[in-house]
Amino acid sequence: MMNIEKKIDPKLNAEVRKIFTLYLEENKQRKTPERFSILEEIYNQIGHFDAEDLYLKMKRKSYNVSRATVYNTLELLVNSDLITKHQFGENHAQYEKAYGSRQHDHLICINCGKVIEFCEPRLQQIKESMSEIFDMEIKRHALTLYGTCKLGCK
Amino acid sequence: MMNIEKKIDPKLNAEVRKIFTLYLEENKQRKTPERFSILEEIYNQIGHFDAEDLYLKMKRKSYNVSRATVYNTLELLVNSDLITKHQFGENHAQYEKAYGSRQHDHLICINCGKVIEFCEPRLQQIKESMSEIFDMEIKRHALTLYGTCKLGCK
DNA sequence: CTCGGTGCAAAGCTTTTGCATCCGC
DNA sequence: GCGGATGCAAAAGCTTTGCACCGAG
Repeated sequence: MMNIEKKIDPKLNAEVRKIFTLYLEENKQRKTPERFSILEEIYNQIGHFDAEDLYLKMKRKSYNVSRATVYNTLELLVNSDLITKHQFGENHAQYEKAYGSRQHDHLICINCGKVIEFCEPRLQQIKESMSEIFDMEIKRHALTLYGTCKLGCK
Repeated sequence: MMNIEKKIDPKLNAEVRKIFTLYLEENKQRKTPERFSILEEIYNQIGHFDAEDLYLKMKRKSYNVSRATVYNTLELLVNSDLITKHQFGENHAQYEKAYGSRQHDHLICINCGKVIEFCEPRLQQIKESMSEIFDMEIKRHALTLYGTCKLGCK
């Protein structure tokens, strides 16, 4: 079985660590070791994950963090724009790294669950139009397309 | 307090009833009175709602349906394209009528929770591009913009 | 008459909370 | 040392399931 873990990238790790540190300081939050282990764990894996995935992975590596801390830290990371949170129509949230990857959206296969990421510059224009029409400042968006692989996908 | 219930529209009711009937027949499902009362209840109200809203509303009107039936019927209605299901970043699903309203997307205020609906023809082009690029048949999409009312909203 | 649908309550799952302890500042 | 953060387990909230009964076909 293929190893889907990315090699640890020390430069990226240092960068996100710095961003998180600044965020915590600006928001008068403590820089606990648990928070940084969670951040590191996230940035050394690829793809989407959920809170339970992450909790179990930390447990397996004997990090001894609790679910409460995982959820708390995920929220901090969302607020510091280091990860994004998705609700792809399931009852539980999925997350993914946000730093160092381009803004993108998702195309999901209804049959096999495959998630494809794509970039779509035209969305920017749509956001600008809506901002103007409704006099709102658009902070972010989520576009998900649902479809089926034409040649089957199982 | 303003009455937000729409007047019952017999023509619309008859149309959706017919669509649902056809769907049930095609899928060899029984045409139970509970399923039709739920459909009617949904089409005689406006705006977004969740399963619990609907369950309580039915109870209040002494329809004597169970949560299980509400959830079961909501799924059938989603599959028959009579309602759409949304996960606006919360942990519980919201639904809305789909028949007789134009395809639209949502703009949500992060502060006050206000939901604005908008139509955006340019999305169609995006869907066509992605369909071509990834060789997938796009069945549906969900676009949600998150922002803040520029003049405040409380 | 059959067997799928229903009501009810209990179970399941993700997420949140309460509380005693711990540790960053 | 103070007060926020943590771990643990219990609770909460939405949704699904098990089971006996009912009723659509």
